[in-house]
Amino acid sequence: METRCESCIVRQYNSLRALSKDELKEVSNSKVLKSVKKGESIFEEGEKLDGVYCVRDGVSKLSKLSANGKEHIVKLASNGVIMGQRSVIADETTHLRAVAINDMTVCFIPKNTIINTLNTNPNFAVEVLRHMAHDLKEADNVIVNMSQKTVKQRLGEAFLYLKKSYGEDKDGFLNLTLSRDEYANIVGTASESCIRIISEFKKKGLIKTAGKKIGISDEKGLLDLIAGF
Amino acid sequence: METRCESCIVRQYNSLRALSKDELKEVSNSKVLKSVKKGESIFEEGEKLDGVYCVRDGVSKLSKLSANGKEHIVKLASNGVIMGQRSVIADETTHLRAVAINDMTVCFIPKNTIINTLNTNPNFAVEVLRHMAHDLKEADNVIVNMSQKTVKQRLGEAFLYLKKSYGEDKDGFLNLTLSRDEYANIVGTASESCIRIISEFKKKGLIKTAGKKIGISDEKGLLDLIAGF
DNA sequence: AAATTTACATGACATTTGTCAGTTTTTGAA
DNA sequence: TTCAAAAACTGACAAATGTCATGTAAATTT
Repeated sequence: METRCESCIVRQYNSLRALSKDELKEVSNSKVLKSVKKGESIFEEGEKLDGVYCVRDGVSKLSKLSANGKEHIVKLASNGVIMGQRSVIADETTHLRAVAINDMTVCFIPKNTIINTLNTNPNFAVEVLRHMAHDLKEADNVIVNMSQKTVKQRLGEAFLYLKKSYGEDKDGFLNLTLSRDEYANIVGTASESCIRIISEFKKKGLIKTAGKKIGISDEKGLLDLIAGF
Repeated sequence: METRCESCIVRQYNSLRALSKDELKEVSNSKVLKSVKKGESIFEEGEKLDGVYCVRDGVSKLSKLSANGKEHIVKLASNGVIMGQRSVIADETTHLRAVAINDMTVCFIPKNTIINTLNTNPNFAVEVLRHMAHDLKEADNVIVNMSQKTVKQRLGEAFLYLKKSYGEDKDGFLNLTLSRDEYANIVGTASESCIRIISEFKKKGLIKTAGKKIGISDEKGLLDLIAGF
């Protein structure tokens, strides 16, 4: 498998694209390719990271455990997303846990490489800033959604988000298959409530299911529901 | 009034402290001091900013309007907080609206000054990154709180947060006085629910009120409530 | 000071969501 | 293939929260 960063297509999606040829070579030399099986954790909440993880393939959920033991999935990371960047930059322990949703390959890039480049290449720093600024905006949007939309609306949005981000297969089912529990942990509800709403959506012809798989049948209808009709 | 950034104490709290003497002088020369009356807006949601606002005095609420017309207060900005940074860096319109909660003085720093410094001084860029990394972590925590804590718990947290951030007067009332409606918009609930919970807290001896003013009477009790007892 | 507006407060009720208890289905290992 | 475990599902009920209606207090204007 080709593992030189210089020829890695994934890099185009993240802040590493601001690196010079030489810097990229350094990253490439210091990185370690790892494969992670579905369900395995890449790092735990509260862990001190020695570097960041660049997702090459597969999808990871970044989640946080609350006091009462419930998991909340804050975001999904796939192709090109760099995980652990926040912790490494702030020099803090992670506040999220990363677990593979399906089989993954990730590149571990040591902390020093990142920090050195940040301190010497303003372009890279600004590029990272832009990404983080975007994430921050997204986070604020999620906060408002959590506070002002119903569980139904949030779940509808989740389906559309998955379709947009990961696409659907030839039969119209979402490429990324999540468990009902994972859906519940994304929209912030109990799995029973989540399951009930899925049944209701199915009855209304908004979605279709086949085992764990979910497909969007009536995108317009879902959009109306999200808008509050 | 002293308006040189070089001698502004507020600067110590934000990323401007990473600037060199010369850079600071440039910021100082390009900035404009503005005073904002309680209730006035500093910028609106969706506006394109020509610069950032550094809060010198007073408190501003940063909020977002949802589709159904409800306001959600995402964060409060006081002493030393730089508002609009995210939008300027990402070169996007603002996603939040900033309104003065009490009389304020803010310094407007033009976009160019910020961008130039970002591109030439990696220390500054990294410092901004650290701040943004911190904000992002906070935002993630809020998301999990919104999804897993009750309105009562969130309101209790809000009171403690205000005490910690802005202190209390000699009679034990919070220095920063918010309306019931503003509290509701922070914790993400209806103002009626908010008022009801305030009454309940008062009955239980957790807090005391005097008109709009609110004071914490039993911090331990509030903490227990937040923890779920 | 009177009038008007705004914020605060409370009751009654509907809706949403969570919890518990149990059944069925699916999945994965032996 | 069979069995055990996990995930999906359903019903019944309780708790949390939102909404509407209405009244009262406080602040602001005239």
